[in-house]
Amino acid sequence: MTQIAKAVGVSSATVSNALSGKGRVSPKLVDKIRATAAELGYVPSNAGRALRTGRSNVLGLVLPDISNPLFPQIAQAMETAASNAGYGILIADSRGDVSTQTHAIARLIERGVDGLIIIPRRGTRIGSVNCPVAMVDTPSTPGNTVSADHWEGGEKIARHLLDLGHQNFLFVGHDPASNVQNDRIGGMKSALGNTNHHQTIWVETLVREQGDKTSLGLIDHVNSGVTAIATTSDLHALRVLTELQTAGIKVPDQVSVTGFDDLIFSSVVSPALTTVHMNMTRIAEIAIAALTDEIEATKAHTQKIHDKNGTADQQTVKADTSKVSMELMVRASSGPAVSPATPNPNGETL
Amino acid sequence: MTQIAKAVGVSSATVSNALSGKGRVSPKLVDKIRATAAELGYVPSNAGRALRTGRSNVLGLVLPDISNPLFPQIAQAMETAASNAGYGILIADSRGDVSTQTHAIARLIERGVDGLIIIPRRGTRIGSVNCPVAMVDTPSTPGNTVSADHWEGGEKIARHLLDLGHQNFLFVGHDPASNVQNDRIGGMKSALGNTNHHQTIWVETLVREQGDKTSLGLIDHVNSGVTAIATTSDLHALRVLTELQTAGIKVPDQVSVTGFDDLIFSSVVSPALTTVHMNMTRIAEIAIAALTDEIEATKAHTQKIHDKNGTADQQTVKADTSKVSMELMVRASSGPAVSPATPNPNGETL
DNA sequence: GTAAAATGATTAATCGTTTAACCAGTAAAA
DNA sequence: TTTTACTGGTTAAACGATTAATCATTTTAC
Repeated sequence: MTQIAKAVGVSSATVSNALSGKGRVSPKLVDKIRATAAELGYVPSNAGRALRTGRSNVLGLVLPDISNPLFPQIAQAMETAASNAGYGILIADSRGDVSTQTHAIARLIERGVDGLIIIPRRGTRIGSVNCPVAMVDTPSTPGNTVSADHWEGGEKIARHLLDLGHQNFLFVGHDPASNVQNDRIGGMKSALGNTNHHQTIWVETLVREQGDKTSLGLIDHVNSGVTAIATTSDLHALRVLTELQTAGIKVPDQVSVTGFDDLIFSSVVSPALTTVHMNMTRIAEIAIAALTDEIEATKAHTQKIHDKNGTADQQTVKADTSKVSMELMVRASSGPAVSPATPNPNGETL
Repeated sequence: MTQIAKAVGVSSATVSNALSGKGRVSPKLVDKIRATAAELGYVPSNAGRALRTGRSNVLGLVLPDISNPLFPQIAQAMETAASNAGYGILIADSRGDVSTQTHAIARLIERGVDGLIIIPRRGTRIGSVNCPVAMVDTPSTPGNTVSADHWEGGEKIARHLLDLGHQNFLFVGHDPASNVQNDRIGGMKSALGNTNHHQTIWVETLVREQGDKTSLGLIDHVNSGVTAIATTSDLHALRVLTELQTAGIKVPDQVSVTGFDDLIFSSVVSPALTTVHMNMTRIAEIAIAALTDEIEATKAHTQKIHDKNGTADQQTVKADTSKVSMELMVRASSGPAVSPATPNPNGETL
């Protein structure tokens, strides 16, 4: 910037004003400065700016479980939204461990992030941090900034199966401690009403008790009359689908299978999975907007107070819209229910 | 830091020296400074440090296709390795588009990253950038810093199938323009020798010609004697597996199916996929080490020269080890070959 | 006993940007 | 003509850390 100033013959303050458009600089001079800046290949120093303004224009993205297959979608959406708002995304992985997560957050803070986006898992408590935090979990979680309306997603998929004539359901979830999973299953149950039969199994519980390679015991359930298996994740839907297919049970002819999240593989398997799609792009935009708004506000506030200890009680950022509708993706894995009276046409008895 | 200096009654330079351990400070004073630093909750300002030292301690991770299902593994491994080396990871997504990628790289540079890790896709050319670049692609790519030994992975999986008695192979790749895919298939072919029959189909070509939902036409291949279908990705293996199962072809009884990458779902489908696992942790460690070494070297070099234009010819960073062995994961989707003489027991003729 | 060397700390400059405060002109208003 | 207001710019002080240069002391060496 000093170089530009020297080249044009003005002070560096004028260059700054010209480039930022803040002060009063004559139009001709602005053009001249812009031109020489481009000519000299000027790249603003983020460090200098960050030092002066106290803001790094970087947000931290904290994922308790980075191996989550939904992560690519999340990261992509967040990166795009942040980039559009002039922010970069610094990632932190806490591998599901709480202490590692605390550590990861601390590292991000030390790096000077202006805000945090946290995708919590289970009952993660966010320790008090002195920067704005957007939390993306599920609408029923206290402090949730924005997320997909998992409950509504559950309702949609259950109604779809009801419309197909199903009356006997099996829900497959991963982990009863997850807010998201509970909302999804809650939504499904609420759509079912009292007249339909349903049970729930949790994969993690089975795996913990019977090992990684455990069968989900789906054949018994099918033989006992279940015609629709609704899972809380495409990953489980895939497990269910292949387990059924291996057992010779036809999907969707004998049993319908549904997933959640519309993961990358959902549309390429046979039969393609009926699932619920999450508008991650919109969720990311809302989260980032809420965060940047708060950052701006904090800045203005700090200018007057100039004492950060006074604002330590802030929890998570609020957004205008806190839930984003999910979209039902009807594909080949769901079909009309076979009459419960009809015995299993395959005669498979295990 | 000034506060600490004032509190202890020394100059801020002494505080800096005490905390960094660089200058000469008496042990007692070091202890005292450390104590007051902790007491005051001192967090070093990255901006200040970055401004003075010219290094941000942040690396950029560029992924041309962030929706790649391998991304979680990559991101996690890179983040951990970088974190251990004292660096943060700023992500950039270029959504497969070349111009977007150039833009993304420029953004990272502007943010002041000290180095770049680039996972290229297809024949991506890295434009000259004035910071160290580590490229993770495949050993046969010029400029590759480190990657999995995809060729060897192909050999391993082909030998595994050969050991099971297979003689008629179908290779399923995504895209003939990918270096990684070509190496994988190249390795498989080289292990086969001349006595075994093989063909290759490319999914992207089929999708482009016949639409997204196209069948891979596997049944024809199976009927014509193929007993082993080896894919270059678990995603394709999954597609193959479910397409076969839907058609009533038993895996692995009639046909063996193998994948690549050991993606998250590979072990939970039925039958679990035989695949090749990539030691991403090690790859990340090597890449980050090569990058940080170069950063250190550049720093030392710059101190003397102090003219960055002179070092513009550097391409990508070199590592001691440029390929990391892949591990064969034998699971349930591969089994002994049925005799090619035996007609298809299912009698399925399409 | 004096020169040389090591010790432990300080000074002050520097990185690049922003911004409040100030100033010299010129134009409009009284 | 004097006062007021605006215009287009400059000055200089931050922001927080690092580090070369310097300076008293004290220790060691010959």
